[in-house]
Amino acid sequence: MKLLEVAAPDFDLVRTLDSGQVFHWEKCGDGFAGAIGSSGVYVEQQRNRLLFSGTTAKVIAKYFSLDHPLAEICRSFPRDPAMTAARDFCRGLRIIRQPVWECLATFITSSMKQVAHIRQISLTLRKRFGTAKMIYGSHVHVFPSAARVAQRTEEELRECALGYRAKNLLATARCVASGEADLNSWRMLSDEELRGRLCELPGVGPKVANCVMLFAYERLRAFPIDVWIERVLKQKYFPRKRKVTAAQLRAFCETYFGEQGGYAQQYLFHHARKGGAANGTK
DNA sequence: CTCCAGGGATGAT
DNA sequence: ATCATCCATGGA
Repeated sequence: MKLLEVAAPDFDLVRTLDSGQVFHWEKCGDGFAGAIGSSGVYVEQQRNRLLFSGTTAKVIAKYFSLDHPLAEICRSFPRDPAMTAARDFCRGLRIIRQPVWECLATFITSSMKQVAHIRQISLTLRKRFGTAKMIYGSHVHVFPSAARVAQRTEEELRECALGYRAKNLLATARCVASGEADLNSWRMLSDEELRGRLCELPGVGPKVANCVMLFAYERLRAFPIDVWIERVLKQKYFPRKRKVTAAQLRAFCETYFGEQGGYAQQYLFHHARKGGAANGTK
């Protein structure tokens, strides 16, 4: 099979796909097999370009946000030791543009789960309910649509190891499938309005809403605070302080990290998770 | 075995 | 507004 190519300067595919923002790409030969929307896709990196099949260069460039001015974004980060170390560690990591529904659904299943298990849940949902596509010699399953998930029962979803999250995923799928929640029309809302709408969905609170805003709605200011980021913030930005409330952390992140706060957050997250050695206790 | 994970909903201060 | 508890499951 012949691969197409697209220029991808200042990009690191492995780092981007391993940073806990997307959960369905599997290593395959020299690259990865996965899906973008309803297309099965294979993609690998060779220096400053991507070789791919299954879709168009335009779709690849948009999905991986190759248009983001990464150097400029990194220059906007605050100058402090923690941020500088994260920036050096995460060179080429980009915040991608995921289809909204699959991003929303996946993060509903992410609550109190490790990345490895979120990936496992995604795989099970796709294998059971998603359409199979043949790509580059192996087959991948695309993420099932909201309508497809909405047809299932809570019991069937629980059989995918979802636990208590099954009820929330099903309820949200039914909201989306019925049109009660029109995810696409929400693109025109302000950040605050969008966050409000997302938080009305079952199983979606501030953290998941911010993830969906950042990874699917291109709101690069959204700053998800999970257990890892909370540790980093308390340790690096509020050392020697006994009580730091959630509200204090939120206020600090909004003002301190600025317009590209979501990128800063993702770099701090990935560095904390994969950086090794510096993972502080408590 | 224990501890913890990219949290949210609910009910009590 | 903040805090406690419960919720399933599996990796480390």
